[in-house]
Amino acid sequence: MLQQTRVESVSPYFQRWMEHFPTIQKLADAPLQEVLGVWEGLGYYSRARNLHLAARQVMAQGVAIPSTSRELRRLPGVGRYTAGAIASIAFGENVAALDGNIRRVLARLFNVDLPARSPQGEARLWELAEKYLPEGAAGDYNQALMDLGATICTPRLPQCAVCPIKEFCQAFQLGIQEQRPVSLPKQSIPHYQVAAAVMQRGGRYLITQRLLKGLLGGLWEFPGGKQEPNETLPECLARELQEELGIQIKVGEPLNVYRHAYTHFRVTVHTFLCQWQEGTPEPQLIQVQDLVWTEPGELANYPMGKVDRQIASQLVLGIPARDTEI
DNA sequence: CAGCCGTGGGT
DNA sequence: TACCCAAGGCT
Repeated sequence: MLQQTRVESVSPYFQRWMEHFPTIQKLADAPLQEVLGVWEGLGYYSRARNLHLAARQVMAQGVAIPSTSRELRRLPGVGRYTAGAIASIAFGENVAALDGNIRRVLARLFNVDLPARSPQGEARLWELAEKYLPEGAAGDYNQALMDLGATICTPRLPQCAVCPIKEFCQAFQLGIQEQRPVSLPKQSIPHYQVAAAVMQRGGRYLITQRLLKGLLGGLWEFPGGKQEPNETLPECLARELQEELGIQIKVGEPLNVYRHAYTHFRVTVHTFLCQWQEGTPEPQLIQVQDLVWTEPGELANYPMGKVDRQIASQLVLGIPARDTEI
């Protein structure tokens, strides 16, 4: 949960997670749907799918959590950092754990001028993270550097005046602490116009499950997709539902518009009230994992990303129920 | 290996 | 408002 996510964000999710899945066995036995539901809102949903798989792998292999960094790394979702953190903190192994905080602390302490996220920069920082590991106290050392980075050696406005190791900090001595770590040149992110269908049929609404890989994998959504050049939003919606579900629809009145920023792009989502055309083929699983016509009161049972949860919540509050007369 | 993969809070 | 980036891993 803590991968790329702050402790303050994780904390309530962790509490709830441990109530739902108090043992590895319970997690391994749970359906993916429930796992994603408890994870909903935390983002990077492959972490939930991988943790679920890891629990099943542990139960299949002998019921015990691996206790060495080498064995931990064989679990899906556990890379060099996570394996090092667990092995050093929980099992006392003398191994490094380079996270965003330690990366920043070491880049300043040793004035690393290679971009921290470049392959060369990563290699240098891992080397530094291993070089001063105190035998028998690697866990405390790793945690101390993480906490220093989280509280004092912050990305902006680091509190160098109260830093316990400022006399050893090369960047501070040179007065360039805010220019370390060096970051890679940023790339501009695209902005897409997206259309999503609120398909109404006899008091129920159509939601579809995304394929298990990729963005929001395994989560449910109101079907639709990105607008293409020289295409209106209603045309986009009709095309997308034909492609994904093989259905012909009537696009009705526009509903709400939502804006959202993902890691690598932004979207403006335009929702439309839609109808399935009587007498035409039923929805099929063409480019979706699954589909269901659900009542508004049951939407909460289907894990969704933020935008689709907002759309669903709006439905629960109520939109005009006039499907049978159109 | 460079590009993907969410969301929230801080500035 | 817009941008940064966080207890990274996978393909």
